[in-house]
Amino acid sequence: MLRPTSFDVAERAGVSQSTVSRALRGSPGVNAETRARVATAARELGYVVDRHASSLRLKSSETIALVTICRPGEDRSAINPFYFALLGSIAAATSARRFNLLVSFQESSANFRADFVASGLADAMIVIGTTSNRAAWDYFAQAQASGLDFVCWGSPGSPFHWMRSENDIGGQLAADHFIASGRRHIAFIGPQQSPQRQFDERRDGFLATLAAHGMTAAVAEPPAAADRHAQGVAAVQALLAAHPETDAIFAASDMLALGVLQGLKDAGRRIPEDVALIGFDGIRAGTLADPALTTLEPDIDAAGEALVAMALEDDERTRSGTRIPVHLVVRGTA
Amino acid sequence: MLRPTSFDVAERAGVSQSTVSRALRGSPGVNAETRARVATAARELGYVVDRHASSLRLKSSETIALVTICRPGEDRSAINPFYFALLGSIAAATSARRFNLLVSFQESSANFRADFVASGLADAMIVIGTTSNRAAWDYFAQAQASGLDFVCWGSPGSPFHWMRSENDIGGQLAADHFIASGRRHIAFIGPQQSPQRQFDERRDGFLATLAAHGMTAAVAEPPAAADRHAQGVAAVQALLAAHPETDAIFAASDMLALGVLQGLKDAGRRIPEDVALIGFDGIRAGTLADPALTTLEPDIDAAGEALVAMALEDDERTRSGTRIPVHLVVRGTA
DNA sequence: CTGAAAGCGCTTACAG
DNA sequence: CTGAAAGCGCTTACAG
Repeated sequence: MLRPTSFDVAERAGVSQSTVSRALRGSPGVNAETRARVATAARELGYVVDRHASSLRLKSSETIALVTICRPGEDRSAINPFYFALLGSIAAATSARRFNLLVSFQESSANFRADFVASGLADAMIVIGTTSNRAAWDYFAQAQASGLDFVCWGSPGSPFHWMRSENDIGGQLAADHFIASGRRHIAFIGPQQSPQRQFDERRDGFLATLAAHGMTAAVAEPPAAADRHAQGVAAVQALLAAHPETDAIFAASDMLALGVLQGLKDAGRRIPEDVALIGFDGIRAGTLADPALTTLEPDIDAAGEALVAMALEDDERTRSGTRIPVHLVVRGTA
Repeated sequence: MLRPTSFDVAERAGVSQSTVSRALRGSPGVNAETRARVATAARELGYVVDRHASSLRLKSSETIALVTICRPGEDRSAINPFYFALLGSIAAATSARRFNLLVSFQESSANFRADFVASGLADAMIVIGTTSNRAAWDYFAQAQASGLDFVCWGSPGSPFHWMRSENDIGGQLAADHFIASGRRHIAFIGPQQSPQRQFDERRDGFLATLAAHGMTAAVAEPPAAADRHAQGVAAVQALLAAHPETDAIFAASDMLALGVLQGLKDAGRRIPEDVALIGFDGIRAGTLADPALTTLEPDIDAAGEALVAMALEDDERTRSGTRIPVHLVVRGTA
């Protein structure tokens, strides 16, 4: 018998099929001895409940769908590791609830897809990934307009249910750290026109704290480039040309910061002696840099847990505006 | 109406429910006009086929389950990025077939699970991840012994259906590169007792090529440490103590190589002037290192595609022993 | 070319 | 506490 059903278990245990179902689900009001008999029969037959039949009946699949938006044409290994880390923590939060996780990487209309909940495949959907793929976010905005609900990381512009880091506090911590270590020629490098509001928040928290100390900062927009790392390399070149006295840089993300680090070395600056550098995200590659990158690290575990809880609405949290705490991890660059 | 069914579409299109199903599935022998009417009705209602009902009927879920084995207690962001890249390429191969991908990170008996196919949730299962988690691979070996089938990356010891890189060729390319660049005091750093046969294959291809040129290499086993990076740092310290003349190192994986790179810098060696270094895996972090890591890069896209094809047995490939091509990517360290 | 009906394998309200 | 039966929403063999 290739795949035993609950009827097979019933026959072997000498009970009805409905009793098998109740016993295996742990329904109350099943005789302990009957329950044990059923359990034994099920084990002996290698019986596993058919999830399609079960989900069809229960109208719930105990599954979360996670969509990760990529840059068009982007190599899978080039995806920002921050999103992989987030994927991992979402998987952990999902698994803790004994839910399944369906993942989908989407980059163009060739594979845009938002019907996971509509098809019953998932109970809720989470969307993460680059904000730079406008077409993708437009697609999901449209899907939302047609009544589809989901939760996302960041802030791709539309009135999605979102969750973000405490970006302003991160900016503030970066500024405090630079000020305390005596830096005086400070700069911020980050996208200025990005739909990713998180970058603005980091910048604004940073600038506001500097202003409170009577200081200002040069603000540099990275030029267009293949990826954030390349943007960082190019941005710091332009920055040093315009402001050679720069002695501290806060970069809006770690990948950008890693590019900035490379650009600073190329320009012959010593880090952190000549220029201090702080990134944002806490990606693993930062710990491997030389010197290791000082960064603002969001609590990724908390983010995964909160995203899943929010998607499932299984607690009383509001469905939008949740903030994930960040803390400054001081390593070699600042 | 919260979730329209095929009966609702049928009513609106003025046909029977069976015709709706046939029209939407593209079954032959449906009048073109009828088909169009059904399509319109479905669109207007926002109808999406219920995958549970469909899968239950078809006895196929068009889903692949991907299990990634982690180190117990390992932080999600500490997972070797090679496996995330592999996950990404498996997702791409899955999506190209219009299949779904269910992912699961497993680390201890608290969340070991192999019933994805038995429960009907997936049509096939792929297992990747660290070979260092013996308990996990034992669990899957046991599952296989009970008749469960799957395909895995690497070589966790048991007679699984596996796929690996062309490790011997990689080792050979590394040796050729060192010899051609005039290195004479060559070493290999990698686990010697690992169930991961891939490490042995890399070493053996490397040593055999050196031997063919009348050369030998010091072979260093990394000491136990928190992760591969830490192992690399520690291993190179010991190696330099025993063989201070070392001028070239082949490390069994990139994470190990990145640790070796750090250890070499700590020891004051210039790279590549004093010591040349080659890794294996082609992870992104290698490109961010300073100098950028020279490495053997497996064709990850081919690996994802081949794993999915193998899992689905949808081509004539043998179910075991497939090799993925690797090529030498020369960057800064060698 | 289309419809009525059976059946995929469950869960649970209803009877006993 | 347990069983017989309905029904979740599809797909397709069978009739027409």
